[in-house]
Amino acid sequence: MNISKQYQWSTDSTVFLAKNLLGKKLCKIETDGTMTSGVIIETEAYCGEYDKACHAHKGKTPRTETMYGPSGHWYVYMIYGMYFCLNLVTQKEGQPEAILIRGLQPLEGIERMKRRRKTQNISNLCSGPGKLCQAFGITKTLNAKKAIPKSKLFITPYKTIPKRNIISTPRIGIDYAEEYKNKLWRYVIDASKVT
DNA sequence: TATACGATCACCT
DNA sequence: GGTGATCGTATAC
Repeated sequence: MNISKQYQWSTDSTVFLAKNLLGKKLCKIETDGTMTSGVIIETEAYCGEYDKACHAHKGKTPRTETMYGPSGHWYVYMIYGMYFCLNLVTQKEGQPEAILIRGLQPLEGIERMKRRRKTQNISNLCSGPGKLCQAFGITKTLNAKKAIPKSKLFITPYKTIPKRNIISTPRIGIDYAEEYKNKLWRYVIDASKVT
């Protein structure tokens, strides 16, 4: 199922889509054909060149090229030399906006996640953007790939989250973003409301 | 070529 | 609460 078609990313705002992504399921088809999956419980919206927290704020560079491409593609980048972050591009070509997926509730493939993360603690498997990429085995090879099953990493509907269960907060780790650091563009749902 | 720093995490006090 | 790991990227020289 192609979620980018289903939800018409290009006609909705990135902030709307960041909230809309909560409760959906991130799925990865592993090389042995089994599935790793989890429910999206935390997202952040990055809203183009004018948004001082967005990587595209400094214009188009080799790193941000994917964000300038069409919606429905993964933007994966390396952070702090050792972790990856997973984003979904949300707007039409030339309009660099994306959603950072910051947290999941693990569903399928939990034993493999434990091996990859080197921990037995389920609440520590996908509770952060770098952690969920490690748990899912997501690296830069997925950058610029389409979010469809053929690419092995995609999104499916799972649960509709009522607005009252969504909390908005400032985004994490962007103190440099001046007036944009206080924008309430981080969205979280209580994991207990997902199941 | 050199340097500073980051949409993080694990581990420490 | 604080700090080190570790390297791609942007920017300065």
